[in-house]
Amino acid sequence: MNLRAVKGMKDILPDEISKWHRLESAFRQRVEGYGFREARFPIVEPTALFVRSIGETTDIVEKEMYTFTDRGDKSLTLRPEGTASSVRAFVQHSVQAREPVTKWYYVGPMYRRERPAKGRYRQFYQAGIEVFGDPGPFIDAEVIDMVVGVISTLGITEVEVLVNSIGGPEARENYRVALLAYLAPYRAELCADCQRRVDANPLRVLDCKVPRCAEIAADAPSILKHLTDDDRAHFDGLQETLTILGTPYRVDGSLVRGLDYYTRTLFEVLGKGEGLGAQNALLGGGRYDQMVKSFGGPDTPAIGFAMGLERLLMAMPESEPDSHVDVFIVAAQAGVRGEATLLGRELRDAGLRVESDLRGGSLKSQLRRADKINTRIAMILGEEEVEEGVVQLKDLQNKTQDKVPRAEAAQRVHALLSE
RNA sequence: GUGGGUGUAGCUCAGUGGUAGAGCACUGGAUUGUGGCUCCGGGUGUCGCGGGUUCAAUUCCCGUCACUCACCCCA
Repeated sequence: MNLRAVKGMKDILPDEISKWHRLESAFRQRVEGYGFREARFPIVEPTALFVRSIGETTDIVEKEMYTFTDRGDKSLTLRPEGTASSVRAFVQHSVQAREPVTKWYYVGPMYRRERPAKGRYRQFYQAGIEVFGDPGPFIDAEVIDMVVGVISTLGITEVEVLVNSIGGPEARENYRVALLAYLAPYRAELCADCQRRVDANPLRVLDCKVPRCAEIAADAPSILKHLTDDDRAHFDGLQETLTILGTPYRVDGSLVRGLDYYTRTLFEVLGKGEGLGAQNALLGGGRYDQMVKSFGGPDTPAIGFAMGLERLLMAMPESEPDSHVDVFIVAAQAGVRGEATLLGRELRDAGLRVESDLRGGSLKSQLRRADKINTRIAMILGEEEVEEGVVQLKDLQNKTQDKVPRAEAAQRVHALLSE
């Protein structure tokens, strides 16, 4: 077999899917509880959308995008994240004109051409939310508290919530100047990447993991000291609200994030459990108050986050094995297979999930099959049962068997399942 | 992009310079229409690909590709 899935892209087979469903429905249920509504955006967008929003000098844009030229001359890109599309759609449809605050969520695949690693794929799934029109800081705290809720619903307990503020444009400019002044004498000691970053985007030096860079960064002036009064009040408000909510968090002044569009609030949730490896950033997000305006929309503050589904999956505890069907129909003789097929339809019409082996085979092998897939109920139909208008209702879990009128079969199963 | 590890049955893996095994899974049976446990039986592989050494390579060497882990980056 030389036709394989493309590097970094994975098939998700039915055996794994229930965990995905559990994750996605927990997310949907939680965020819908806060008034978020789902939106779906194209996977392909104009390349310029990402270059302008994520930032020209970011790694994502510089070397990780799946960009191609459409028939003709348009440069298109497989979306590497969801926020840019959300903002584009928000502006394109003038959503601000119909409601003062917009709360959207999305779930879907994203694409980044990175070297695959544990928990990092080239097609990966994100679930995220965006709030447009609320400047915070209460909404910021509520969003952070909401993600903590999502995560704990999934049974993930070992996490740490990091928050930071990088201020608005004014604070960032002031800070950039101060940071450059601080870094200047160390310039030669920084790693090659950081030497480049100093010119392109000095904030990202703070995020460097190279030991010497990290040492230098540790003593760098904090951006928190350069916040404007408004920025400061915003950040204080966020923290006070988190305290009221009882959401544990830690302020981390080195939290910068790799996307250029953020302003003020930044946050990240780190998984601390075993098995995550280096890909322990479960989710990240922040405020991007300038982006809507820069896309030609009205001046609209916004905040959002995205979580990496594969990583959440790794951090989630294993689920109980359960069956994908409620009833397995067994035909005792080849001659009643037609009747068994009809019985299946009757039960499905009554709302049950029913499977059978229409190829036939011995009674024993059919029951083995029922057991194998963890079905709770086996329903045996043979010549005698057809004649009497009954079925043998076998509870494979409690090892009991009853002869029940066929017309009551579905109702009896429902009763058993809801016990 | 850099470095390491691994490639043998559907899966997890053992093994040998003379073309290969286990467990699981799948499947048949242990008397007439009853699962899980047990017992008996069955099929399955271009031993990743290419080249080299050799009488002979799945086993040794080189290359290559794939997968994987770490760094990096991020979700």
